[in-house]
Amino acid sequence: MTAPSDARARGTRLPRVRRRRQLLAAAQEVFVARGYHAAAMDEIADRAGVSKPVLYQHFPGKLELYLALLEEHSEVLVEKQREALESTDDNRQRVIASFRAYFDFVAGDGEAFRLVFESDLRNLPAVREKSEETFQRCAELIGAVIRQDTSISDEEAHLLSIGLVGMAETSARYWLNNHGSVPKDAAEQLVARLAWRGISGWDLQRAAGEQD
Amino acid sequence: MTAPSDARARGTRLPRVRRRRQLLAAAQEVFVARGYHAAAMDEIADRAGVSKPVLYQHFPGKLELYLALLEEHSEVLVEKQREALESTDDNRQRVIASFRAYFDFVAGDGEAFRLVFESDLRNLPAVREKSEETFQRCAELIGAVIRQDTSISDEEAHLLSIGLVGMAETSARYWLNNHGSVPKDAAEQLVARLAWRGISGWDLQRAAGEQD
DNA sequence: CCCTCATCTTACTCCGGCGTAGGTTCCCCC
DNA sequence: GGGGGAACCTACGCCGGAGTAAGATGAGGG
Repeated sequence: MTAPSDARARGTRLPRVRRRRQLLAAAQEVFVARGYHAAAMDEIADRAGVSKPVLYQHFPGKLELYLALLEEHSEVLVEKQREALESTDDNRQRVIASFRAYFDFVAGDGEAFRLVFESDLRNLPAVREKSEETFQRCAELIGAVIRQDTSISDEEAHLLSIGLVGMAETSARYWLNNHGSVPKDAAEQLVARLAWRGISGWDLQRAAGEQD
Repeated sequence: MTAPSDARARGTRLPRVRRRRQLLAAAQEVFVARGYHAAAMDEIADRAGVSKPVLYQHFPGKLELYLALLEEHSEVLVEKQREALESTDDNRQRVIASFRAYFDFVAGDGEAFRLVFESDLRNLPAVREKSEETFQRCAELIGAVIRQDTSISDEEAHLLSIGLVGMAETSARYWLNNHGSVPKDAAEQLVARLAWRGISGWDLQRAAGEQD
């Protein structure tokens, strides 16, 4: 499926930085396809058309290689999220843009989102912290918007943001796994509407007595 | 933390079924604390106050042991969810009960929820399928209720359900990791309100022209 | 009292996979 | 054109952990 990049002629020499980039790409493919534990350094080297020691001349170990990728893609997600929220002043549009950002992230870059959302190494503190930090940063961006327009407490706003981010992540992943059943635009809009209905006018309802 | 069950006197013999139950309990503790990969069969046996071959007289291998636990707790979650939705005919109360079920599940039984929600073995097809099946079954229960009261299409209702389940799971997990910041009741109610606002009266809005 | 069978133990084998020692080839610059 | 250094290779050490033989122990029936 999707012709695996360049298992190059196993004979071409490359300048250091170029090789490093290629190794990262190869590692991403393997980590995404197999997960951390089932990924073998041999396979990563093979896929890059190179032998194992070369890999170790660029990265001190398997873990560091993995962390480099995790770091990179976590940053991408947060950045996409920030851009989405800064793209407009209309909160309804913000919600839509925010969800689109999640769907874009999940749809993009060789399924790299699996490193961030589905890592099989979350039991390692370093990885757990990075994952949670990414999650929290996304939630915090959204929480700031919520707080801006409601009188809700900080902690409650944060919990709501967490829920919304979870909804975005989950529905985006589900949508990807079931491509074809719903087009991307429609899925984004649908879930965004659910979220927007949920938060818009929060204060008004509360003041009115918390009914229906 | 919470005195680790019974690392028994390592000398007491037990009838077969009793031993089996105890082994499952020990395995759960270790799998939950360490994840599948970092969990050692030696440690599981130790924790049960028994030697490794005994473990293999009850379960053919590490994987089967793990699957037995996964299966068991997946079933618990779905059952809790079903009960919650059957507990009332008022949809607003249904939403609240449904979220409470998630929070209860996450709060209960030695954090066994980590096996279902945070397995580090999802790259194995058998595990992936079980996890997704559980998720889908929860979503389907909710989807049925949504379809009952709206004219929304089946596929769209399902996607919304997925989003809601993701929100429940995510917020429940977050709440557990940050105990003390918000009491359980308040957290449940808050997130449930978000969800209820999101879905209630969906058709009315749609008919009115999809504004705000 | 002793035989039998189920329960349990010690002490291994085996294998996959990370990481490395030591030697080789090719390019570039003087 | 040859010396030097960077890029690369083959081949191995080694360790953790799953799973397994082969023997010890204790409880109940004859």
